[in-house]
Amino acid sequence: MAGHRALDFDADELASAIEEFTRNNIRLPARDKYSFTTLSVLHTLTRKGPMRLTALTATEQITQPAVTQLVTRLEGEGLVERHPAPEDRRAVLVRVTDAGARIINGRRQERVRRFTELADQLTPEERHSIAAALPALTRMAALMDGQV
Amino acid sequence: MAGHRALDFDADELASAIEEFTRNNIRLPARDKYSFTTLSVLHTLTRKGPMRLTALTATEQITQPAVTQLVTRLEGEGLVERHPAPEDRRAVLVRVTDAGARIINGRRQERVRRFTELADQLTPEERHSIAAALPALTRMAALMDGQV
DNA sequence: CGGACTTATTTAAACTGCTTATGCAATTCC
DNA sequence: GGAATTGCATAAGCAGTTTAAATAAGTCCG
Repeated sequence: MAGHRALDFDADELASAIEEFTRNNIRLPARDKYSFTTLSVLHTLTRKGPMRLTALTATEQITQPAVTQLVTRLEGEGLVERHPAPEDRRAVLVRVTDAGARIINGRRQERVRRFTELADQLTPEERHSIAAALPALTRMAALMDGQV
Repeated sequence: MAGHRALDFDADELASAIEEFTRNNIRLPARDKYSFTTLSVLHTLTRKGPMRLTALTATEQITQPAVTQLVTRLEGEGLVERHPAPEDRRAVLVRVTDAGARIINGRRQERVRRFTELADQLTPEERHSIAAALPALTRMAALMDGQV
């Protein structure tokens, strides 16, 4: 039943905290010239390796023609490359270039810097509690991926 | 020095987990017909009460004319109202309507539902660790607000 | 094998929502 | 009381979507 759950876990508060992180995190893209979608695509390609346009359409929240056009733009900026798919001559494999990977890497470092800065403002106990929850949070985030 | 920090706190992993949450959370707006900016404005107004356009411009990551136009759209949909500011006849106070508040509320419930569902897939130990870290996470999220 | 259907991508046209530039009215500052 | 400032609106333009339709390769039978 829901009762015992509520005792040790306040989903509302977690959702609110995550929402707050999201709202603040989302402002980061706005600074550099790259949109959220652009960064998300580069991020996905960096994590998962070369992908077809169709596969990207499934992971990003945009239509397939939008992916085609986005990839065309990114290709023009030298951030991704189109390669023929060996097993299907209709298909295209999109791969991040080194320049594209550098952008994602730079952003990751920026995030780490910001989080470190925040962590410095917490008490040691708070830091420990977050550190202890980190594996669970990471697993939860991964579970969320599959959550339709 | 940074050394002792790294021992009890992996900012990189936290940043990655939060990034995952963000990437998945951001897909929620895409389902309903409201954009991220729209929802962010409604959210802010719900939390902070009636605000001036200028104040909204500061919190959201868009220009002042964009806020004017957004508010005009939202007013047309009955989600916010414009009211004269008593102390300055140039200014406008934007307030969410009940309909606007319902949208934010519905989304919060949806988030809670999703997080509860995820929490159910964790072990009791994992849930406890997150629950224990929740106050620290909430404070961290709040600190992030001020982090320029 | 060959035609019908499906799948992967592109192209084209239209629309949404942002930006910059500008205007105008109310307020503030000597 | 005029000059500068502030708060918002309007206008024009552009970026990045969307839907609709085209092309080309692969699949599936009969």
